[in-house]
Amino acid sequence: MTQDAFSETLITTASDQVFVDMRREIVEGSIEQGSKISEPELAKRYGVSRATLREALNRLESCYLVERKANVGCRVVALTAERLIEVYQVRSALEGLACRLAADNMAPDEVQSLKQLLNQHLQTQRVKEGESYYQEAGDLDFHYRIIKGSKNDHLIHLLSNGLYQLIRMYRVQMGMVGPRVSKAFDEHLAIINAIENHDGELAELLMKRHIRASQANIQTKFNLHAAQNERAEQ
Amino acid sequence: MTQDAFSETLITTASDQVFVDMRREIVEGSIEQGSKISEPELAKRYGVSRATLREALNRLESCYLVERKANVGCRVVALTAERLIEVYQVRSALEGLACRLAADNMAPDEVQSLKQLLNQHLQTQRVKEGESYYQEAGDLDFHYRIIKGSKNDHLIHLLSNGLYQLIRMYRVQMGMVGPRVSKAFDEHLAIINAIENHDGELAELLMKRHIRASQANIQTKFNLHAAQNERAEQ
DNA sequence: TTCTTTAAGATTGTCGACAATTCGTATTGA
DNA sequence: TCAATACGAATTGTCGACAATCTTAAAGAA
Repeated sequence: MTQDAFSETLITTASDQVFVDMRREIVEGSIEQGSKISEPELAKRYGVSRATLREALNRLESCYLVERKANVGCRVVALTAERLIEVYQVRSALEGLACRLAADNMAPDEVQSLKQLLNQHLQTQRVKEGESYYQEAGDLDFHYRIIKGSKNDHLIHLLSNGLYQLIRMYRVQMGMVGPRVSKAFDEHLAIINAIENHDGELAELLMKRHIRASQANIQTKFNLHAAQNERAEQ
Repeated sequence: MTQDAFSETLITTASDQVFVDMRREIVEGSIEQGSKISEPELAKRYGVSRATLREALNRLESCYLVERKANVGCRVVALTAERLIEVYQVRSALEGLACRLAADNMAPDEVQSLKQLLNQHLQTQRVKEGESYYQEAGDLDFHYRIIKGSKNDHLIHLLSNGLYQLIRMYRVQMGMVGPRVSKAFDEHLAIINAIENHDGELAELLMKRHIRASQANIQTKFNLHAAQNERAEQ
């Protein structure tokens, strides 16, 4: 029994393993967005029976990475502009809430530890300029810690097991290593300060604004991406 | 192929049917909250194989009505005071968002139809005082229409396939037929007016307040319920 | 007695095969 | 040439049986 990094999923059964593996492949694009999933084919590829694979597919559906139709089958979600907007509207509302709750419920040592993490990120970034570490894993870590700081288990589950994989999928496949790094750092700092001051209202507002900026950033990349694809199709 | 009333679930397969049936039994309390679910027993009861039942269990887990542990099994969620608070915090944020979006995106005829529905409810309620129709199905219908009015498919799915069954479970099992009917009606009216005026900010605020009042109401019943159970155990 | 160990029973996880449905193709008719 | 239909291949849904794991309870040691 081992543990998965991104959602703290305990891996005990074979279907757990297939679930985590497929999730990574979908998020990273090894399994192409919008593509049809053949149960017999994938079962053979992962070396498990169809029952086990179907169990994994069910859980991928729960976190919005695949869509099923009865008697027709499964396909990977398509990354559309509309869906991006929808998901970010929901994310903004939920993480805003998480931030407000965290201002009340986060333990002092959790806050200190998060501030420390931010400093660490800043230095790492200054030393190895251009590395994408902060932007990808670091940003996720920051958000994840605040989400956990809300102490609302339902909310935590909704975000980390539900929305975040889809958000990661957009970020990874759009190649998010943009120039928003230092700006995002300042925003993160302001948010953690508001939380430290137990100013939930401000923390919520700042987080919503931060997420809106992030959305705009991804949307730009998305349009660029879409334009490239159009050109490629001609 | 038929259709389910509460979440517009298309019922095509056997597991669909089991899912909808079990969901109703759990929400209504026929299958007791917190109880362990035996796969062989329930499979026999519904006249399906374990594979079919497990498919249904997976989907019940997706809407938070059962919880699974690997190699241990499934139990129905326990209705605790803590969970009630958590769920309502999330509900407030999400339906607040839905309301704000609905102020922009709801079609004029949808708004008119909803106003008409409200009037109809008012009259039904006045004529048959004491009937619980409005409180249960009517209230749900009102909220559901606004959620759909947001035109955000992800949000719609999150609420109607995810949270609402759990909320219904609390309401039904706490016996929500209280005296909040006429007050809720006024609040509903204010909300739909704000939506009609495209005042998303106000609509969001009013909805959040409305949900907070509803939460307080349920919480009161819950404590009453808990006190009764304590007395019964002595 | 209390704690640990062990074995039996029951439950869940996984598998391969069969049944039901859908999809692509070819054939037929206008 | 096009539309509709019917057939066959492939895919999904469902089943019953076996393997792996957990739980319970009894037996033994401290």
